Amino acid sequence: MLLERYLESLGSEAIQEALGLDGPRPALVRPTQDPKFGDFQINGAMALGKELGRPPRELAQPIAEALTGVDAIAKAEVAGPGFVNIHLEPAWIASKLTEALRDPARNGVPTVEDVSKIVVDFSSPNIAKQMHVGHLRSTIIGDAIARILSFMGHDVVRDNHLGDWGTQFGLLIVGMREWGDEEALHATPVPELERVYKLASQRAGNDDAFAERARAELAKLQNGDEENRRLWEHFVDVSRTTLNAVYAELDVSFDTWLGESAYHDALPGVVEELLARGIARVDDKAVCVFWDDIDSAPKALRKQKTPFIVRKKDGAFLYSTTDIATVQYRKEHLRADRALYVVDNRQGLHFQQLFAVMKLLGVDMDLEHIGFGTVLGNDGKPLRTRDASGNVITLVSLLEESKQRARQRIEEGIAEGRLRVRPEEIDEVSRVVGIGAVKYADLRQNRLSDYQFDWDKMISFQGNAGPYLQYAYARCASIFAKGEVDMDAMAASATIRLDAPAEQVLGKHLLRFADVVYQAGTTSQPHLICEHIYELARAFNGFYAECPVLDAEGPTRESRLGLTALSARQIRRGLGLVGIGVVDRM
RNA sequence: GCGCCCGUAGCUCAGCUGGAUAGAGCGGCGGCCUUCUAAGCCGAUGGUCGGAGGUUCGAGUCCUCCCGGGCGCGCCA
Repeated sequence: MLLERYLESLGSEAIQEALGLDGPRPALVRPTQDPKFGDFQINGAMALGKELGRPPRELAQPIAEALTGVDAIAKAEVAGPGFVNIHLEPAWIASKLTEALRDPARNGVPTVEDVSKIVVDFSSPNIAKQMHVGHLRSTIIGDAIARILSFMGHDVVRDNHLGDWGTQFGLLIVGMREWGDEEALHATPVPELERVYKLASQRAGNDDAFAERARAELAKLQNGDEENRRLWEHFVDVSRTTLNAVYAELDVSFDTWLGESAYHDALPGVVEELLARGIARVDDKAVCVFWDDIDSAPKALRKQKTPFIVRKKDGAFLYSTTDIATVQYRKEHLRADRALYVVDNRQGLHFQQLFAVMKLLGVDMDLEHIGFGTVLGNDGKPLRTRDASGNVITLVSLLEESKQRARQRIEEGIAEGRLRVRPEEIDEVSRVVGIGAVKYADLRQNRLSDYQFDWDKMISFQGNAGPYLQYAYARCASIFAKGEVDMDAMAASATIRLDAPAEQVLGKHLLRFADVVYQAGTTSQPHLICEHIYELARAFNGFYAECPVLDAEGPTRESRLGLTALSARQIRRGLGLVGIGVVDRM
């Protein structure tokens, strides 16, 4: 259940009733910061103090009294300047947890009342280039958001908007003729394409004739030249094979792969429409939207005077043009209500402009730029794709390194008799732990902040890191294995009670899950789920240290098994919502 | 020049959109493995929230200015 929403409605009713108001007022329910103030506090009385011209404490008193009879609330008392502190009734919490335990499909998380069709546009790498650490964020943040929204019950379309149609293909076609190595293209296609691209773009920089040839080849490709088309298709093909391997490793999938090329035919129409409707005009032979021309344009855009160019003076289209066509497609063909663009913060201006244009075009869709910070190096400057020794930090090599480090730790642990991994499971556990560590290091941070890339931190196995959470899960699973108790059967019948302090702490964390999922989903902030699961794992580890499960007896044993099962499922589900897996033994 | 973002413990970061005595991890210090996995648990230490004003019952959070850093700004994506 959505706890805060429930308490908010209780509080709001209590305020209206207790104070004899004509309508409901927000109760402003917030979790308390310190357990001595109870579990939640109602701040609404202080806000009302001014409106009603009465001392907040005086208003808080009847509110607290109105709440004291409610099942969920053990005690409601006035404190400080006018807080109403709510202590939840442990028996009530326990009954809610028991309900969640009986609900393996949803873990007590309700589905949304109004379902939206939401396109999540994420990852979107350029074809013919290797993915590097910079691509990690969009890919895993977008994946996590898509997972969360789906779980909430929304109709989600995961779209990989590949960069498969830009100027780089002119360079690649010319470059392959000049320096291409058939054998290398067959054996290691993407690195070969990258090598050739680099040569070609360098050459184009100081050889105008060469650059001109590249432009001509691009034009031929875009006009349907058969040979160039075949070459391009080959580039796309080998790139997708390589990309798929990375996505498989990351357990990321897409519903559609509608790259820029998919919208090529729509681009002239986009420009025509913008011109016909007077939104864009020609300037120096290029077609641009000038914000100064448009009274209804956002103030910030008008002030900034940066035009939105949709056709270059040479007649070529840009990604701005493609993006407009893409929104139109999503609206008309996909019937989407929303689109989320999981793209680096640095493209903020582009999206601000794009969204403003779509509004001028009258496209009724909720468009959001889900920005994220830049990946920085240890020097605090944007990370270059090469490390100090000149090697490319590809995503594949990052993931490999992490898996290897995980394996090393596991082997040490086995040798020291600490870990329980069976020899035949080492590969799988290394994979789940290694990949999970990388994902967690990224996802646990607020996506908006810049990201300082640090091998040791990213592949950390201690403290607030991926393995900590997976370890807590393995402990849960291990209890059931050792006690030879079937988790699902136990979950279907156990009744949870909260007696010991550590049980109550754990129980209160478990109760918050649905709220956290909803908050993460509505604000597109996967780190909220990471934070919650971390705190849950801590609470579980505390419980684990304090409360014997298998050695307990009767209803206590059953209840503790129930708490363990619910913890296990919530950790597994929560990690699953951000794309991280678990293992039973580690 | 114009526009966006950031500055919180030695380091890396949270801080639920204005609530009470600002929280974690790492590092350092001190404890805990004859009891379900020590990748764990417990404790102590660590802060003028960049600075100065302001708004109000109440500010890390909102406003103004200043200092310091990052990013984006006409034909790349």
